[in-house]
Amino acid sequence: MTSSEPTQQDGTQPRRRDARQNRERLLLEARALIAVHGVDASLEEIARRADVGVATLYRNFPTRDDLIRALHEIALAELATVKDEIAAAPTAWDGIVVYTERVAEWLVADPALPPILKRMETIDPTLGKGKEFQTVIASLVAQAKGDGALRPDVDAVDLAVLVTMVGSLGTLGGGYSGQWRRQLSIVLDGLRSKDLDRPKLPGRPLAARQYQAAVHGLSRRGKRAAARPPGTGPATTPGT
Amino acid sequence: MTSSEPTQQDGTQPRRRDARQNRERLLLEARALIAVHGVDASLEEIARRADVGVATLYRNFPTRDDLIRALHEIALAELATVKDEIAAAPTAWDGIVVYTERVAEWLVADPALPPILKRMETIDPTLGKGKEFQTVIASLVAQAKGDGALRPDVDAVDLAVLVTMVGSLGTLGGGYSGQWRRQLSIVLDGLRSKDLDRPKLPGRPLAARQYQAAVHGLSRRGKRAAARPPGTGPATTPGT
DNA sequence: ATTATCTATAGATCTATAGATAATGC
DNA sequence: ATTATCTATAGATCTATAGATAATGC
Repeated sequence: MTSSEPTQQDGTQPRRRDARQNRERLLLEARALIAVHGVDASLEEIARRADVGVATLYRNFPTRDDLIRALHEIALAELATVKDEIAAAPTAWDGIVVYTERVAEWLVADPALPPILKRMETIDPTLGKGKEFQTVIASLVAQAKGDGALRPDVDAVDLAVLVTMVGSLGTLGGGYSGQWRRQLSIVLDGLRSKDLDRPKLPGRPLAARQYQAAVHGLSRRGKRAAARPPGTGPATTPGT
Repeated sequence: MTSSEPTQQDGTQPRRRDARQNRERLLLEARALIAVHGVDASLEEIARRADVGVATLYRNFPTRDDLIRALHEIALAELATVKDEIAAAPTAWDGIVVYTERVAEWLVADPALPPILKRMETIDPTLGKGKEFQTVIASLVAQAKGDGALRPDVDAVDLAVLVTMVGSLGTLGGGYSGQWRRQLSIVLDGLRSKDLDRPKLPGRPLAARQYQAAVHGLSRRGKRAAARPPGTGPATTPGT
């Protein structure tokens, strides 16, 4: 910090090719490690896994929160297309289905998201969590009720909570990759007006053996063989 | 480790009064800190909060996993009565309702549980996760289907997954204390045979303002004013 | 007398930065 | 010439234990 400070203009894309690659790798490994250890994951280890000195990490993300923010931004971008898909849905109910499916899928696909989103709320509460999104869903809900497709005693907020719930399945083992659709389908049936027909549940229930296997260790492995201490996150419930 | 080793016989109740109290406080603070930071929570800080030297923690729990195990045991004990309550239910469907409600309540009440349960799976996979529980639920499911109360295309495992899902709401903010019952109720409606009547949803939906408030900071405070870095855990979803 | 606690400390790991060195873009 | 990387390092915090000191139970 002597005098002039070129750095990145807005905190994105560095000018040099190798620098961009390093940044990518840092973000990638950060996501992976946060998925396991939560937002407190060691910055040093993230750098180590990205094959980069710590200082490089700090140059790209002066603060841990800057890193989180960057990850958040990337994740949100992935969600951008959903609005259009909702708009393209033939009925309001279909819009709700698309909304819940896409968002749940998004959450399940990246187990780092729950910790990241949680942290973002305290970093930047003004974010409004997609305020435009909010109004879209609200009108969708109203319309779907009018159509007699959605039960009248629920709310746009209920939908958000339910989706978050389903999305939390991503933090479980590997064998659930397909299961969340089943669970979401059941939830949707709970939301549907009771006189409407239910579609067939997608997938099939896990056999008890598969469940045991899925829940316990046999999940997908990361690309490194290093001993990764088992992580932070949701869990499974007795009675299973 | 010189020669004779009295210590605790089975790893529980120490003989001395102050020692028992210290152990209690350690377990209490461990639970609180794990709820925020996950299983990786600092042992030193747990000891500090319990107003106890680190060595005392290590005496009680030589290994981090010993601590986790102890917390798990305590939590499981709290769940013991559920089996009886299920048995006391007039119908199989009621049994299912009791099962899901009690277990979800148990999970929601203690946000440290998800990390702890997850860790337990890798510590001691032989635990079987309540194998007797499993058979109870399985027969309940069969019976409820026979009664025409439960939809035929679901499974005991589906129930377990759904309950875990609902239970994950506990890791959200403070304003959800009551909300989970609503969400569970919707899930149960999704499970009910479609020609049966739905009960009224419990509680009321959160107004958007309350939602914002609940989701963001205004949760209950711990008893210490110290800066607790915001934690590890589920999160909320855009579109809200 | 026994049981448990506390202080002190070694070694590892972490955050954060300064300063010397290397790689790209123009 | 500019931009970015790496190594080295200071100071904090963490895990784990040894050894001296204090509190209970019988």
